Amino acid sequence: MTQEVLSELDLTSLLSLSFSTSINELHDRLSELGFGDIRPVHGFMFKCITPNGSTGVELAEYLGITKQAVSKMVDYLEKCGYVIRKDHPTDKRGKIIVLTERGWLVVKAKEKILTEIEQRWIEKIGTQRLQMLKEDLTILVYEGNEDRLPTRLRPVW
Amino acid sequence: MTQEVLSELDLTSLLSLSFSTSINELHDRLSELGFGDIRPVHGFMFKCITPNGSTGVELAEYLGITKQAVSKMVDYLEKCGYVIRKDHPTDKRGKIIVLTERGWLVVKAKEKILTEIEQRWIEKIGTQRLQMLKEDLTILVYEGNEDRLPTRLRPVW
DNA sequence: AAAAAGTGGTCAATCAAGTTGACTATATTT
DNA sequence: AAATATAGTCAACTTGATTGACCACTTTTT
Repeated sequence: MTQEVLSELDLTSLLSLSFSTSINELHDRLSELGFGDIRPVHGFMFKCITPNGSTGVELAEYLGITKQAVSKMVDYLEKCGYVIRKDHPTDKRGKIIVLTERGWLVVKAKEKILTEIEQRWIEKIGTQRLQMLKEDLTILVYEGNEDRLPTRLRPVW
Repeated sequence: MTQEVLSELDLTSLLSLSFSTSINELHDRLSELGFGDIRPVHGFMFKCITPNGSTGVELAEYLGITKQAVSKMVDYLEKCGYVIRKDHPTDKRGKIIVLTERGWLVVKAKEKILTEIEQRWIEKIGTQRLQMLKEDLTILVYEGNEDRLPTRLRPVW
């Protein structure tokens, strides 16, 4: 696929390809660091867990999946050593899911890699253009979801 | 989720959200037109099928999935009336998958809706900024995949 | 020309990640 | 105190992918 082909793409396809380009690079590099058992959805989960932990229901709402699915994902992440369930301080029914030390390692690694990717993009298109890109995407996401917040505004792919 | 929250997001999350914003709107509107049985992946499939049809192996390569998975998807789309399998003109092992009349209807509808979405975005950020956005994304996709084309450059989400 | 290796497509079994429904324990409302 | 709602888990099922086996046909090798 050449640049000519790419430039004929509609914006939606371009967004899809640029997202997968960047998420693929992120997870390739996490794999090299020994975090090969982390999948993209876990990144969004960690976003909701940090910095103070999160309940299962909150995660389900944030990710747009059922609490049962969250429960399975937490089983997996707990088995892999990234999170643990703690008793909720005030609600005896609830648990709060918090990062372990290893969990924090992967979050820090993720941030570092994303910053590096963004830095490389700045080298390609310049600080100003990257700033504009981010502003414009923010506007598009905001305007495109205006009337149906918050249920439809989730990281889904 | 407010615009403030959005503006704190890293570029990767922003790309994810803007892609899902636009793909969600596309499929909501296709549903309203009676094409509720079409899912996002089918759009990328149609891209490869048009205009001259495509073999299963080509589709599998393009989409980055196995030929068995393609075969099942084609079963589904054939059942729904969007495509048909024809004998390959020169290779008696092969089939070519082509769009039916209904298949063309959905492709045309998709293009119309994507153009309208893009038009609305022009109203928000202007022709110039949209043009820059597309150019920049094209550069990012191209540069980000330079050394591993074509296997990693696929519409995946 | 015959034999060997490769390719396009499908069938079957399995896996992964989600779903719905049922249930327990605890909280909240009436 | 009783009724209702909520947080989390277990089990069964669905969906969309996978791997492996296979047939029919094509291409390459000998």
